[in-house]
Amino acid sequence: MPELAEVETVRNTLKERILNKEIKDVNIIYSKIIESDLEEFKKVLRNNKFIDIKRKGKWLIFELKDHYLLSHLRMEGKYFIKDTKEKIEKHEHIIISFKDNTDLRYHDTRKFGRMKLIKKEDLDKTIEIQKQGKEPMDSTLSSKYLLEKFKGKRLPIKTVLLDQEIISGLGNIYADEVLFASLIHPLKEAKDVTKEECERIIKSSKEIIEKAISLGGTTIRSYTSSLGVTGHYQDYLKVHKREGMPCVICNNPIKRIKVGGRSTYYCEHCQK
DNA sequence: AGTGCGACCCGAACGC
DNA sequence: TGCGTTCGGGTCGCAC
Repeated sequence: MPELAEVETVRNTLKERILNKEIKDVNIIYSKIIESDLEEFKKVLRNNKFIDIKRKGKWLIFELKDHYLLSHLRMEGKYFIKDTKEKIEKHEHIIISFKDNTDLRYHDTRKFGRMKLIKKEDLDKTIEIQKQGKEPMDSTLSSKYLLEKFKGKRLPIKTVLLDQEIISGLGNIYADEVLFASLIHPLKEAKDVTKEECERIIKSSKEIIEKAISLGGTTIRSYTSSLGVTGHYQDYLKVHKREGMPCVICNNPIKRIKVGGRSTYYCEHCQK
């Protein structure tokens, strides 16, 4: 489940492995991942190279000479680096081969991920990028900003935290963890969230995301030619996937409910 | 505009 | 070697 922290880890890892290597060819095995014209996609990538990798929210932005390749991993997208001669595994959908006989392989069990090629000058007007809200570690993320965005919203705060146009990068796991750390009930309507609660949301999202990034970082060394990137932050979860287990604060059992169709874990005693 | 929900996918977990 | 059903996770598109 790549959320912002895992995407950041992927970015850092790939930057060390694929920058400035010339691309020989592209093999598209499952084409629905790619939202651009397939021939154009191959043509642009061939004889090109990745100069840098940036990130906006959960979007990876591979910088080419005159284009950006946008890549969203959705739930299960992963990148592998392998020798070109290695057998193509099930779920490897896009293979980008470099001239040094290594591949960057996009692997996605559920085929939900997306890639899209855009011209550099179009980046700021690309809707997927443009509509990303402020990231947790953005120093301009303020309670004033959140109160403005929450105003009039009757949706549960949990649902609103998943809205990438408000805070960019939180997923279902972190949203639960942030609400627990902030002592806020997931079903509280966004319009009723106070300034003090916004401050707590900001503080805990920063702490949780930063810790998750540092934990993702610790697993980089396991990212070899045959392994994907997996973070270790799941060892530190306090509510998510802990239904029935004791709350780390009060020992009452963690509850699980559905909010906006999503599994949501919380402590009914600590989160009012 | 704000809100709700199915669709997209497929392996794992679950129920019987 | 059990088999059919449900679930999950991020985002989009459509209906109201």
